[in-house]
Amino acid sequence: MRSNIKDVAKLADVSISTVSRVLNSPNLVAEETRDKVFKAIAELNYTPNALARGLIHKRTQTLGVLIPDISNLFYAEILRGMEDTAHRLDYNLILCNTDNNKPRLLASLKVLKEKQIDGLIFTSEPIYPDYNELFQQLQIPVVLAATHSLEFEIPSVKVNDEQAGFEATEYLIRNGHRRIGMIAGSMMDPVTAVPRLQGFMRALRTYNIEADYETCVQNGNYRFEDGYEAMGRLLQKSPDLTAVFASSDERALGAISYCHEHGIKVPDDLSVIGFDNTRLAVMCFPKLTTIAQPLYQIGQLAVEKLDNLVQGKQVGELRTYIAHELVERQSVAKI
Amino acid sequence: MRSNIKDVAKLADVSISTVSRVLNSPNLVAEETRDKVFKAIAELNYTPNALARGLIHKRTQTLGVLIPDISNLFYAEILRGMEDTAHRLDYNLILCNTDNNKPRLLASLKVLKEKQIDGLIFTSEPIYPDYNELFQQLQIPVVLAATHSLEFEIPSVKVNDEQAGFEATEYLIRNGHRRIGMIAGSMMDPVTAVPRLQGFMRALRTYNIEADYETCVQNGNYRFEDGYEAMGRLLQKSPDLTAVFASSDERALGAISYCHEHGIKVPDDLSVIGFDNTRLAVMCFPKLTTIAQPLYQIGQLAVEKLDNLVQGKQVGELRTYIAHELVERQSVAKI
DNA sequence: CTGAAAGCGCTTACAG
DNA sequence: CTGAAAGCGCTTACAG
Repeated sequence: MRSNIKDVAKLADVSISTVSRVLNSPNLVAEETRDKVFKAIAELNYTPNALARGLIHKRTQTLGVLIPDISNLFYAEILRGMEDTAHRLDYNLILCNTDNNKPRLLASLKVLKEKQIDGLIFTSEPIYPDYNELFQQLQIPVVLAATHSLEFEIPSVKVNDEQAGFEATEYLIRNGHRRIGMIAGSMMDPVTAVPRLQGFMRALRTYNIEADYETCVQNGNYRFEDGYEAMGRLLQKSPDLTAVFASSDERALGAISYCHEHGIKVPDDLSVIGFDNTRLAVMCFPKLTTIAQPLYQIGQLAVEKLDNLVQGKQVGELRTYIAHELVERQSVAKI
Repeated sequence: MRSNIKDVAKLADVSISTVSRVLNSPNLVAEETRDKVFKAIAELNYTPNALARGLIHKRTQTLGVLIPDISNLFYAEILRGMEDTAHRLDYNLILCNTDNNKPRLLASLKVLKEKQIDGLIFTSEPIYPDYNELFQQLQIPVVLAATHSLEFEIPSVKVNDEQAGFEATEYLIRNGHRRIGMIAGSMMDPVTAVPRLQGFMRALRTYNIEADYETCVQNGNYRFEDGYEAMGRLLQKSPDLTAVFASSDERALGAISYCHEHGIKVPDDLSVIGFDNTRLAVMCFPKLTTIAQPLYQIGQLAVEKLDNLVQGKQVGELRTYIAHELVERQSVAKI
């Protein structure tokens, strides 16, 4: 049997109040008593029960994290930042994969609430009105990571996707490219896919490049395979492209893979720029020029923000837009 | 304020016992009463407090997971299997990165115990005697995932690394290779690195291939960069190699990256076989021939095993060795 | 400096 | 079928 505070009290021949004090404010206890208690604790290998504590303090030092799919490196790197920060700030993380599946999200939210998490981090998905409603019902602080909401007042940490999309495209243009395609995400996703596309289009306009949306943009889901297929469609419609902006590293790798298999040399025949800068970007060939999102930091800031809210402090900026950066490697050629 | 069972009882004009019954054994309650209670619950948006419940039942439906580094795709894919299974079996997972850092491990273990997790999954690292001691002190079931212990009786799920290493090497041999090198892990790791190396050596012996350990094996850590460097050292010592067994996909990609940058064609000039079959293996070029570990399944089985133990059932096999599989892709040439 | 008591939010025999 | 009471393992005023 696991020992409890009573066992310790009995063994040390003091009251449970005293044991509790030794644990929580040892300087209120006489040294002699303290030592007796410490000895008993050690002997019994006693650890306080956080459930009982949590019940009293209405704090669990546990945060919930909702993530679409942890086996995606993008989320894994963000999560690493969250976990390190949580550990530093004395929280634990309960991880729930949502799989972009609403019933599962609802179920997770329910048990997270029951388990009395102090706060919630919601990652990456757009915030629909019913989600906002759910967050309200939780009655605990919520922070958005790698997503945001313009309609609702929810603290968030993310990159400026429109600007990043602009810069990725501009970089291609400055390298001499004029016939540029894009592998975009799903147009159902207003927080990430649409802004990156808008940035792309703005860059084309800014540099007076005419482009036919129908032929130069292909949408794909977020996985490697989708990038592969989108690349195929793109080249079929616009065979004369010299560069492609793939709006995630995985999509970029899919696109490059397509090129490899069809005898198209990257970057000699076709330049590719990615987005995210997951570790994928350096492990592939050619190494990927890409827009770096500070993934670790996004996770870190999200947890720090949530911690402030949990402690009842101000959150600082409501919506934080963290700086991205273009990382030059070998997948884009100057022409 | 969050509502509690008393609020519900008051609003429904019943005792808290009745509210509790409605929640836990509704058929013991008269329909009329039940409806009143349900109405009150809905009106107050009441959710039971799992801390209070856990205190009574001595069960939290929460499992601890210790993982070296979640931003490594290998662990991320295992974790995905764990999380899906946990969700199905009605558990949540508290994730702790250990970072191969002992103080952090100790700290995590301490709070996991305090938070009354029902069981623990320990991933990947070898089990030293002091770790075993710690597990004992936890007084809760522990399952090992992607590692095992031969000295201690701890349930585990992993692949047979020696045999897998043998088969990877044998595959190279059967494809005509005789001058084969290996990029191995650290020889401090008896559970994964050493067996794979042993399998490699056994294959060479079996096929009567003489090899000088000093020149044909290079050790590297588990990351991409280590594979890159190990490849450099390997080719310097044994420039005539026609094939390399890299004992992880990341190491393999590092090795291939070295080749790309030094004008060595894979697989035309040099064949490379990997190990793990993370999603990396298909996203790179050339696509990697590799030993597939069923990562998702390892996570799944580990959680199922742990669930059995938590429920006081038998665990079945103590040490489960799950089947691996060689996946042929494009990084190995027949010569 | 220390202990007895109330209370956190529940569940579960025990009565009725 | 329903309620009062004890108890899960703690903390924290309140007395002394």
